[in-house]
Amino acid sequence: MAGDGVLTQMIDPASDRAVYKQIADHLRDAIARARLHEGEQLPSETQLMAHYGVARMTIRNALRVLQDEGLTNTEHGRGVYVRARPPVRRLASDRFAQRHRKEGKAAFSAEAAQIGARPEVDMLTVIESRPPAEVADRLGLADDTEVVVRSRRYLLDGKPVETAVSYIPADLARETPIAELNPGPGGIYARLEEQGHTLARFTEDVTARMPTPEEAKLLSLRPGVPVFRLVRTAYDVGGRGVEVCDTVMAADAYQLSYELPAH
Amino acid sequence: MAGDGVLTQMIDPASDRAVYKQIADHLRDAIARARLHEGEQLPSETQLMAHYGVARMTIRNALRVLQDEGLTNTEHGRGVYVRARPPVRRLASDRFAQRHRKEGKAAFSAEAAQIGARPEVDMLTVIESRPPAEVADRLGLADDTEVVVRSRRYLLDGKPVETAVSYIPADLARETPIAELNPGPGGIYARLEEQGHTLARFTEDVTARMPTPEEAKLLSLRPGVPVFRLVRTAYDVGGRGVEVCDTVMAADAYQLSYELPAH
DNA sequence: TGATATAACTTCTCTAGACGAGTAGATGAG
DNA sequence: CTCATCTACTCGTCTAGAGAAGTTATATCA
Repeated sequence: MAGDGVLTQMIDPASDRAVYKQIADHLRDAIARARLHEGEQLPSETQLMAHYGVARMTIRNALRVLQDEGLTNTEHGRGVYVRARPPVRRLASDRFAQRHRKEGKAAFSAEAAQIGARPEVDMLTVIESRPPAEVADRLGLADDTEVVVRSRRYLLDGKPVETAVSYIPADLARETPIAELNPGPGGIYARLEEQGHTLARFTEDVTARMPTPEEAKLLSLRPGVPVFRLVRTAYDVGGRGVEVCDTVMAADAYQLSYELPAH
Repeated sequence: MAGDGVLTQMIDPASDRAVYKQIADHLRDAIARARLHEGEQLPSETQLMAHYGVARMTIRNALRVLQDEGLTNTEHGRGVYVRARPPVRRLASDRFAQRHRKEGKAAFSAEAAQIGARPEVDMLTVIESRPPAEVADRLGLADDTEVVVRSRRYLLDGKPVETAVSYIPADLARETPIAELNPGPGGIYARLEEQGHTLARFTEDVTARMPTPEEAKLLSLRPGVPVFRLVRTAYDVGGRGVEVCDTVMAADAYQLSYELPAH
């Protein structure tokens, strides 16, 4: 039977640790020691009930603990499996360097080309509205100044990997390709530079949290996987904030890498 | 009764969305719309059972959903409360700049002073051993080269905020203050620079995931809070990796900020 | 052979209880 | 008044079921 070999330990009734926690400990340990390896099926609820001599809910509580820790995938009708870590995409801090844009590619498609994946953009909308306070702050705008809002979802080989919402002051974007669905080669940064807003620097603010249900759906997230929220602000050579980009991505699929000078 | 005003909606029995999910939706919505504000107590399980006319486990399943999303705190014997966001500590990318060290302060105590909190270090151990493969890689060492391993936990005003493990090649650290429990003013970076290893740059690799049970304990993490893992490598002016520092911190209490030149 | 039905599995949702354990306010004894 | 106890309220753990829903392999039928 699947994963049968891991059913070796028993509950310690003398322990004051809850039974379901003890069972979770056993299974976690089996995963850590690779007695249950990546992708392998755990014993079924029925098997675990029989082995430990407990009720179904106790087993399900134990399995939920592992699920919440991001260690397992549960597939309805199939079983519970040790989660395989997805391939990690490494986001380098130079990914918005000018040289990439000069090749006529936006950052995302340049990156996709590098790893040989098919890039795709999805659910693209462009509207004009007032910015959230947080965004107005970063752009140095009054709350009631209009901005162009570009929302989209990025996919690699058909799988969603990232959602992004860009905010550009309307006086820079209105009636330019930036307010069009397709902003042209090199993306909106290339357009901003053509308009004389040569980019000087970016700031990136990184936070992490559990996803909202909408985010989980949009990014096909499995339970127990947090998201990165990355808010990037672009400044031109005059020191003016010209874009804020708010992106959300599955934290298990990304590593963010930064270079820092020691001054 | 606590939070009674939010019990307005009922279950839609025609919907094929699970009852516990509908209840979770109601409560999540109440939190989002601030009908339940930060710190406020949710209706008790008993009240929710009576209102929705369902069994206790159904209510508990709904509450678990919110818990997993990091929206609520459950306090045994007291009730379930809307989670208040902790004050966010902002980690700037220049926090290891030389000027801070020159004042004789390590990065952590400098930062604590800035926000007026009492810094503390805890569970400090120094041993010599072989580095994990990942660390050896970053330091450009063979797997069997010894390193000095400094582990510790940082606290602010008595509350744990971060764990850190530093790895320094033994030939740089052995029989120096770096291998002592107290490395002296300015921390180990100051000592490395005194030995001629002037620091030139750092790299930081950021990932996020759910904590292990040990991490949750060490950092007093509440359920539904992910952790940042930040692996910093320090390079001297000769381009040699002189330290790898592996830190783990509660993601809800941190914002990592980076400055990127546009090249 | 190839499609279909079935059986045997899996997890998911939900019920209806029982007792344990932590908290906090009321009560009563000293 | 102070302190201890009681009581009523929280959530935590666990039992023992039931039927639904999804998956998969096998057996059966055309």
